[in-house]
Amino acid sequence: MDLKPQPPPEVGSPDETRRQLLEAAGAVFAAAGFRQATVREICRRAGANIAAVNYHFGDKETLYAEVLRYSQQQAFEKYPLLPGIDAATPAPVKLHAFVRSFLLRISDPEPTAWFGKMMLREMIEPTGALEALLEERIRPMAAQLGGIVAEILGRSPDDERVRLCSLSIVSQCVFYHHCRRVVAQLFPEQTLNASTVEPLADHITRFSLAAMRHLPEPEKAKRRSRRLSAHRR
Amino acid sequence: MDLKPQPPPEVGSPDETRRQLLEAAGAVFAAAGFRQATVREICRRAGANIAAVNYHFGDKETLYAEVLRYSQQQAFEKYPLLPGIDAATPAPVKLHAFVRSFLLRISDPEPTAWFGKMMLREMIEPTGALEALLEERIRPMAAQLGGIVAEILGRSPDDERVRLCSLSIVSQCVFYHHCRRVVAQLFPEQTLNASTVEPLADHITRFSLAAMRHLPEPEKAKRRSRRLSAHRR
DNA sequence: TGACATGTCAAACAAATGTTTTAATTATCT
DNA sequence: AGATAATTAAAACATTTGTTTGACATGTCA
Repeated sequence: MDLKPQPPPEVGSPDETRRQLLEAAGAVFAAAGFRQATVREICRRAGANIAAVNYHFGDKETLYAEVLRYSQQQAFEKYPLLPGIDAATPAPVKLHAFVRSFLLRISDPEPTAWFGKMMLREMIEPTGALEALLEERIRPMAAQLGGIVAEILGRSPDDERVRLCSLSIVSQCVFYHHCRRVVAQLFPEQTLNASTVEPLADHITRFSLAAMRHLPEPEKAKRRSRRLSAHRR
Repeated sequence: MDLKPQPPPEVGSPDETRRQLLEAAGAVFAAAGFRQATVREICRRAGANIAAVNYHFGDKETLYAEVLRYSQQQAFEKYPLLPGIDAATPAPVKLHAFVRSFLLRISDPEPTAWFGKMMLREMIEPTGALEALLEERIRPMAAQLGGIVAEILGRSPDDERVRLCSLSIVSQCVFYHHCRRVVAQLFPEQTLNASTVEPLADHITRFSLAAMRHLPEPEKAKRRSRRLSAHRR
């Protein structure tokens, strides 16, 4: 008897069922979320027995964590943060590439879009699998965007306005994903899909560039109050 | 015997349990969503028997629909679309009031914020109760904002750029709500709460005003392609 | 071939949950 | 007070769902 009972046989065995479970689970978790997804449905789609999940992954939660990691790798492999961009590229072009890649990543058909959908679920119903991925993927992403914005604003990446502008940019990207249903009913033309990705990326980039280039200096609270506020109670 | 058995006694009876259920359900549905919320938990919080929901509302789904409507009324009663603003007010001030009221509406403590939380859930797991509210509340809201944006851009409210800019503005507002957890971990200072509402409203308004005032004319696809894109495959 | 680990399967278990039922209780009206 | 309707309460029902169990099959290696 060998001494590594934990990791399922590394090369020898088929491992086919395990892979099928991972794929099926990706689709089901992305579509239904952790709690509403059922082990039975996952096994059915994988053509496996109901006991397969517990045998291969221990429990539903472990399977979920592995699917999240797997789908994240897939998504960023297909759509890197800055595809085909080098350091010398002008910041506005970098920004456009960032926004475009972001939109493609979350609007792609099935396997690639799993990560975006699971992230969206995690925002509302965190399972604990989020924290690790945040530091591993989202923090570097924020740093990347922060660098671009800092270059455009001519300020330090630590500057608060750099953070605020970065968030304003990301917010426009995730919006078409998070609020897809509302946009689809109110303004069907602006729904995010394969044929609207490019114009939407263009708009978001232009809008944000114009904003950052002409953003007024932050004013003192009192003056701001007089200029923008009508009635502040 | 009178002829209206349907509506529970209009004035006579206590009606206290029903109200308690509505309040408790608001908290539970907002926190857990429709499916994960349990009738038992709602009844427990309301100090009522497990059969109370079915007796007073028929079933869980009807209770949910009533809670959604109730919370929506509460939220917009406390924070109207444009509080204390008349038609003659300059558009930038209107915009600031709109953004500020929006942020307050979704960041308010418990009873008022229920609607925002339930809306967020509806985006991901629609129960069918959303459509009605969309036409009733969200469509007029979009029209209101569209009017302000059209005024700033000097264009028709039907213009596509008016729609896109409106969405860019709303997206920044909902972002701090939808992605609260991520923002809290990455940039704790920018988390939406009572003390950050005002500076966030100021930033979003300034950012969007600068963008709209200096938005370049949309370019032909070819020229745009040359100016912003690096590698388009 | 025979022993052993690995994987699969059908069935069952245990817990959670929306709903129903039936009886008891309370309020309302004559 | 007494009759009638409205409300509450406890228990049970039916379904769903994650997990476990024990039998069976399959492959590997001596």
